Amino acid sequence: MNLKLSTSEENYIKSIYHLQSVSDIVNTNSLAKELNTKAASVTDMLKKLKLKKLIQYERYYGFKLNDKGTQTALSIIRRHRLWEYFLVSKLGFDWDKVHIIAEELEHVSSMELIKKLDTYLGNPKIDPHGDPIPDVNGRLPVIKQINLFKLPLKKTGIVSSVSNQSPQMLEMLKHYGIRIGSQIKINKAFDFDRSLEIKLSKQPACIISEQVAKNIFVYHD
Amino acid sequence: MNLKLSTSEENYIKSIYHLQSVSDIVNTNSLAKELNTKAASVTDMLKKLKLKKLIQYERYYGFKLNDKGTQTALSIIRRHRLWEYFLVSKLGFDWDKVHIIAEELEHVSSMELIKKLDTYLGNPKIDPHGDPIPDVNGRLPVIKQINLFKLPLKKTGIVSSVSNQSPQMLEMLKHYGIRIGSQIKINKAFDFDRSLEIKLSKQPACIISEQVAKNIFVYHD
DNA sequence: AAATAAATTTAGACAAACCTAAAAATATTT
DNA sequence: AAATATTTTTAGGTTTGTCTAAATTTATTT
Repeated sequence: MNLKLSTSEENYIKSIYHLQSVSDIVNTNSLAKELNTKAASVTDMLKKLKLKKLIQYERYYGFKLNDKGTQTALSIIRRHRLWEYFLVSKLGFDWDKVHIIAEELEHVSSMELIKKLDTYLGNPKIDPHGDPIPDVNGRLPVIKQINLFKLPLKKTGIVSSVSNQSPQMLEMLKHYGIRIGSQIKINKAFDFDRSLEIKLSKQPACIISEQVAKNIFVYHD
Repeated sequence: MNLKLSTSEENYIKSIYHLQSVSDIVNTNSLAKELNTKAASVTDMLKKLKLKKLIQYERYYGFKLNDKGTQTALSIIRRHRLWEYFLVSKLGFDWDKVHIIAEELEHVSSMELIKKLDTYLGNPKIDPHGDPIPDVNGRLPVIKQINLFKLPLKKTGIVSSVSNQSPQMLEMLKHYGIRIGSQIKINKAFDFDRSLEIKLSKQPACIISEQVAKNIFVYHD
């Protein structure tokens, strides 16, 4: 049996993993929707993935990734997120433009490539969307991520993710110079409208609204 | 009709281009051999490539790339060589290990990606094997630069570039007194370990290993 | 518990890219 | 110019991943 997975098989594994971590309902239809395909195609693939011992699957009953499948998913996610990090930090892409390209790059299969890429990037723990990057052994770093409001005054945090990724929001963040990885500090919190005066390194202080602030997450020690 | 080419179609185009530039004999069998496939499969693909207006093809008569096909080939080669350059200069791969990985990366289709990669690498003109990198418009820079191994015995060359720029490599080159612009000559090539006895002006002859030699490129007339 | 609805699977087809074996066209010998 | 060899193409089949339409199973109503 073929050890190397096809692009399609990898995409199924990744989607099952994603659905499992987002919602409890993982069934043929939801997977079909996630992958923009039809339920019948999903069933076909489920049979194959079972044969390759990547999922538990009993017809009409349901399915889920087993240990091997989960490890496979994490390895694909690792590749995806490292490439996203590369595209943003080295090539200067905006973080909302990199997903589609990383979807292609993630299927390039060389182990050595990913190892060297990881080293080159400085073993990053978080991708440009603020999502954790699994390590070589498939372990997800535990990141103590908190809402910007919970960051104590005058304590430095590092922007880790933004929950609203609408173009409007991204435009606003760009304007303020806020991006994943930015060092951020709260100078003052105004009770009146819950706005915050913040300070980013190498930038003058500025004020952001509650609206904006509540979508920003940071991690700190 | 589908504008985007499949990986397989791209590989055929690339191979036809390669055979055309290396030998005059480009026929079904030689292409089959080049691609590790069978003549019947080649015929199938030739029909498709003709349909997509990438080649001239008349059954039993022969085939060759037309303008569109040639431009396509050059764009694939551009991607391939830029990735090779990246793998060597940024990730620290040895130049003889990058081909297989670049074969995969070259099929990632984003224009923006290649544009930014090119800028990031400083618009290199030559890949780590000493082959020219086509520009955005598919033009090949004319460069009389060759690997030190390809310099005929007793002929003088001028060091033009070094593909491995690690501190270790640079230390070694410094030790030998090799720098960009140095006049260099090969006195003798040892088959046993592929090491070279070289002579630099105003210095005694010395022996360098294959490891070192394969990273050195020279101009000569 | 029967009827209806929803989800899932099977059956059978299709396109892409490959294959083998046989046929057709072209080249080379004799 | 016949006979033989080589090259190329066709015919028909396989695998992967997809599809539609129909059948089956499970879930929900009435």
